[in-house]
Amino acid sequence: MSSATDLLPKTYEPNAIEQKWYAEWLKRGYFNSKPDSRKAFTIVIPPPNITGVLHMGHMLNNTIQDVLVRRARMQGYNACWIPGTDHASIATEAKVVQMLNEKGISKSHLTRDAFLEHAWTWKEKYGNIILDQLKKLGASCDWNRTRFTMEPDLSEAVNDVFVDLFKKQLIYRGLRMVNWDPMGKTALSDEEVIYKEVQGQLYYIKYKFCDGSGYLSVATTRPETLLADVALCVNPDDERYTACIGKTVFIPLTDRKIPVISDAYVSSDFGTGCLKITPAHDINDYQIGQKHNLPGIDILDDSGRLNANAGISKYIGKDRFEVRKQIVKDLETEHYLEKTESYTHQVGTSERTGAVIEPRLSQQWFVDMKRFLKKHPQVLTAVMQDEICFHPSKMKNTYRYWIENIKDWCISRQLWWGHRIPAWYDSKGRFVVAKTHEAALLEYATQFNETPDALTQDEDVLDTWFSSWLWPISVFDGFKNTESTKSELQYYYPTQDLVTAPDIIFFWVARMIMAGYEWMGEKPFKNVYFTGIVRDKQRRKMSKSLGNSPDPLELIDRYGADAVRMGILLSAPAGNDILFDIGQIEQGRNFCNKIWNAFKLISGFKADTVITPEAAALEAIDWFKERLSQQMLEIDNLLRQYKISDALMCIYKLIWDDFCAWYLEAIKPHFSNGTAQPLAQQTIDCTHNFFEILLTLLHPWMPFITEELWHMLKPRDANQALTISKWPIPNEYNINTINRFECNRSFILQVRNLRAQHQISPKLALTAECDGSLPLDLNLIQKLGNLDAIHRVNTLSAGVYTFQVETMPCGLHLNNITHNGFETARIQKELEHLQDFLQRTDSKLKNEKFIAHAKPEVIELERKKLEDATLKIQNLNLQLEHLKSL
RNA sequence: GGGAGCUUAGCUCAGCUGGUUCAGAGCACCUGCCUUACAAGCAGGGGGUCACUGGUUCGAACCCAGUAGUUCCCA
Repeated sequence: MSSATDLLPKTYEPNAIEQKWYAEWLKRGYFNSKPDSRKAFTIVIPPPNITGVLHMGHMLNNTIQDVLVRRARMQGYNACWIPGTDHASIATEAKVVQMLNEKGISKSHLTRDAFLEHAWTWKEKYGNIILDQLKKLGASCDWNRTRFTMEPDLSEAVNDVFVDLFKKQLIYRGLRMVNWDPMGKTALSDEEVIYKEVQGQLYYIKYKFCDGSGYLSVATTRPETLLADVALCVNPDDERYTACIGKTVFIPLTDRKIPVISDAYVSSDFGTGCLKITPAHDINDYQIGQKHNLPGIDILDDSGRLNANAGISKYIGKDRFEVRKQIVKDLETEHYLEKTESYTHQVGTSERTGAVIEPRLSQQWFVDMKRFLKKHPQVLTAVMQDEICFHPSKMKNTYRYWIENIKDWCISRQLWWGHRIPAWYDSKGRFVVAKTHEAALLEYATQFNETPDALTQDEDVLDTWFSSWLWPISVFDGFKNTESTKSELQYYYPTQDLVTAPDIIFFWVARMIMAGYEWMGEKPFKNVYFTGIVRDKQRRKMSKSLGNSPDPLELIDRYGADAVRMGILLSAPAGNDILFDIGQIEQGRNFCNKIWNAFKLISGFKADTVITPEAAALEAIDWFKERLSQQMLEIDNLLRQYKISDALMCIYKLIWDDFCAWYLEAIKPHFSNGTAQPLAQQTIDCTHNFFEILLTLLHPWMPFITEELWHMLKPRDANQALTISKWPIPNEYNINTINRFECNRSFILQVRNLRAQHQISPKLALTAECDGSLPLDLNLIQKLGNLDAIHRVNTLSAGVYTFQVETMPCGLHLNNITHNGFETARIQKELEHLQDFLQRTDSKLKNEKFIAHAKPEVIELERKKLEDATLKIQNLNLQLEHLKSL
């Protein structure tokens, strides 16, 4: 072994190497993109929240993006991966409020501007942490293009878009029942409500008739809302209640009277068949209320506490859940509670704060989605017809269902952190929509033909997704319409791939598609790759509260970024959940180590420029050349189908099995007197060449170790790097060479097997025989099987242990070793199988219908099966004969 | 309550329009090895009524129907 090799550590040590190469790549600007004559390959990052820290989901998602981008870059595309962050209204505001509380500052004591100042300070301090973490992963983003959804240019785009949509009558303001988050004190869109199963109680409450003629029993899960009741309602066809319709009842605990009405909406078989109507606090009740001209009584304030409308002073100011307990107790003591049943039902909660959502009637801004989609039918058709390709395609169903049942999008949020809605109100409540205060004054003058006393801006901000949906356009300043932005946009848009988690398909993916068609008249991306959700081994979602999520940076520190990337990708086919297993990261690390050691071996080769390669090496080189081409085609093929983990597995096996276990073993130098013999220069050159191609193929997945070894393999110019090298193009390959090697492999495996069974050391050289006609690389077999000779014969010698390669008999001299019975049992088992197989094939061929219906090539194949099985059976019987004679 | 998907080895998954020589991979497992790159390794090995039931077909893991379990989406 050379001294150079001795200097290399026994295992791969990633940390310093990763830092070195990432810094180098950045320094050389390899990830930066400017429009040029090449074709663009663009990915916009799903902007992580500025509140976020890197978790396993980000790791997965961004590794996939990096693989796609790095490969595209190597294929010669002008690859551009645009990073950035999202301002995340609710999450960030909550975080800042919390931070202020810890300092003893209450949001309610701050002016809007003062609060925003705190928020910006917070953003400057923490907002880029997650992007820095992505660098540790090796993400090849163009960091010069980093954007933030709330920076001035992108905010202006949001403003423009709002004004534009309003003018097009695709945005309206209205009093609607919305999902109210009492903790975040804001409205939410339907998509932000998560339904959770809750084990609750169904309370049966008595409403006494005002005329004293008994009572009606009503079942409810929310007894506190009875204070907001305006009617009871029964199904008109429900004979039990026909007599009650038109009567009045008292609301329990109060002296307020409400009518009993009827409506077909009420189902007779739920609860008692009698429903309490609370229009201010339930969407269905609201609709019935509208229909029957009933008033709505809102008894909750914005934080979910009962207000003065509740009427009973001891409840006022208390939280709804506290009141629920209290009112149940009171109903019970006053004998209004008939019974309670336990009842499992779904309760809406806030995606961000987790608070139980209260339906609440309020003035909000909406995007008219039905109208929007009517204008852009491509939003659905492009996906259904694979103009925008979903991976996996089963996500198309989910998408279609959402589009076909679209609801208007509530876009206003009662928060301060975010894009303030560009609507302006006069003192009478009339409003205009305009980009700035000045524009609003002008607009007001034209619309109302007068000067307003004062024009104040809407207090609310827009839903965060109202800026994210513009992302693939706004990152290129696409709404600015200057010459330079137009040319950028034309070059990079539509983007190539979008990689995202499936849970934001509606929030984000669908809406980006809508925005793309509205403002660009074109789809925003060609492919959408939905990753799985990273779970622990018990299939639980990774979450902070469960504490089951490993810290990705710690993993990178311990195992190296390449190992982590490989580990997380290995079992991550599109759309399948990833069950995180540290064992897979270890597998990634082991693989790095394997490659490292392969390099160690190669780098230790001593060259002899005079000798020609040994025969076994030539045979191995011939084979590996073809095998490499074959697998390169396969990798390209898999990637074309976005089978990113399958492609990785393909390279893994190509390197570990084909290259290390077979090729390197076949060309490896012999030893004499404790020193390795030199190899022919040609063998070394071929090996270097193969290894370099393998590194290149692996680079998108494991960029660091491959870059390092690529440079160690031979001297390179300073401006060369694997990162910017060409993706290798496979040649046509010769399948015969590959099949021939399969015969070699089969021969060797069976020799090794016989050795193992008879406990013969691999060091002891044996003699073998094979049929004269078998196409085999005897030198290679001899080396890898440790055989001193292989004789080609017509008939096997007496006393050899026999085996078959394909249908050809072969034999191995085991000298004086007696057979231990294993053989007979194994052969007999195989015979049984084959005889059974033969019979089935035979009866198939004797079936007239099969002959009549099956394609000729299928019949031909069956004939061949029959023939081969017959031959093999003959050979096996011969083997048995042989064994008997031993 | 409505809809969609899934069910193949101990685990995670491939298996394209039904017919590639008893159904494949990785990991895990078992046996033997510290064999001059690698014990984070090497060599060898075992393991599956393709959820169940019925149907279509010469032929079904694959198509159809039903059943069960499971996951997701929507209300």
